[in-house]
Amino acid sequence: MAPSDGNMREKIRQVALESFTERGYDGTSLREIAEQLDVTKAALYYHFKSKDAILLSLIVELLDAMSELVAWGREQPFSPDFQDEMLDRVADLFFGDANRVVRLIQQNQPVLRSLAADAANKQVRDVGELKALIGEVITLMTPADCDLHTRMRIRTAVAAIIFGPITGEQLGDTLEASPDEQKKISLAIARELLAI
Amino acid sequence: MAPSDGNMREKIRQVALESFTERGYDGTSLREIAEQLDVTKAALYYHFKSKDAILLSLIVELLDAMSELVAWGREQPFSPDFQDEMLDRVADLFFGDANRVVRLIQQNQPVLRSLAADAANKQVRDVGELKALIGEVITLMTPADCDLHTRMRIRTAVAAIIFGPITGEQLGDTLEASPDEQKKISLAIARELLAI
DNA sequence: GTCTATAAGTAGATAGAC
DNA sequence: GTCTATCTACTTATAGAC
Repeated sequence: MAPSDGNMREKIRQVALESFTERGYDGTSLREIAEQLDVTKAALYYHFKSKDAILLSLIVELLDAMSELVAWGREQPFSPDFQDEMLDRVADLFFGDANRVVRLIQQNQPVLRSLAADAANKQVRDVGELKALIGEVITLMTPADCDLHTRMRIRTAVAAIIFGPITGEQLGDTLEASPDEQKKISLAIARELLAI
Repeated sequence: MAPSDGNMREKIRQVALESFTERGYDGTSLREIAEQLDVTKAALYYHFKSKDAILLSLIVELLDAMSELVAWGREQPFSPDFQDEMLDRVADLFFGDANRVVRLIQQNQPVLRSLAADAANKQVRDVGELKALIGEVITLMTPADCDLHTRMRIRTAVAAIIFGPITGEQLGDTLEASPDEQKKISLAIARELLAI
């Protein structure tokens, strides 16, 4: 095989993301990934030191974006405008490329749990961190003194944005609407929830 | 080992549900299940003809409950009261035992897809049917002539009920509330969405 | 950077004794 | 109903040639 043009690592990432969400992490063998790229299994090991490392590299991307978002949020004073702006940023993220990673995470939680377990020993980014980051986004969006009902409304609003892009397929209802339309309406509904 | 007391099949189901959601379907070997029950792998094969069959039997339970719900819904005339009643029934189901099966399904979609693929050949219940059933519940709850925004509000409301019991753990926010309280408030929020 | 070859392990499933 | 023993078919991962 001719040497790759230098972005084999990225190609592997993309094929892996596709395969992992399609047939699952466990259900995808490195052989399959290699075949799709017309290389051998062993070649993959040149670019990633293990199968786990491929999965991890996909998730770290989202982890980094969320870390940045939270860092920004921490420096903003709470206000309705802040809620709005935060919601917008979350939507930009999760209606973008990140939604495929969300699917990946949702569909492979057991694997990720075991990955997180030994991440602690290896000084790798903890995959479970994402949950904490989302939790903090919700906390940041929640006013100091508010009742349980209001807090759950905020949670529902954020969930609608984060899981919105993939609930359609999970719920089996058929909405004839472009992704952009869906994003706009999801945001509108989330705001309605915050405004009640 | 002494002969089981006659409900070994059910014991296997329960241990499997626990293990499948904890470590995933692929991540759970029949050996592990057998060990937890203090029997050997081979013994499982007396009760289930394959590993798939165990998984399937767990899901069919929810499938049956949903089929019943849809059958009931089809015979009701549409009205706001019907929406309310349907929401209640969905909540009873998904805040009950079914939520563990939802987790199971959500966390093992790739496996289920391949299971569904050959279900057609074997005259087994199609696992993907669940999506269609939920889709129909949403359709039944949706008035004849209504705009996209309203339809997405209804979808969001139903999603909040179905995924409500498990979004807490997925979103990493910490709500100090009993399951019963959460159910009540989730239903209230879903109704707020329908009432907008 | 990619290859062949193979190690070393584990999985699901079956046969047949008890 | 449960056991022991075994088969077949993978898997991830490594070693070393090119």
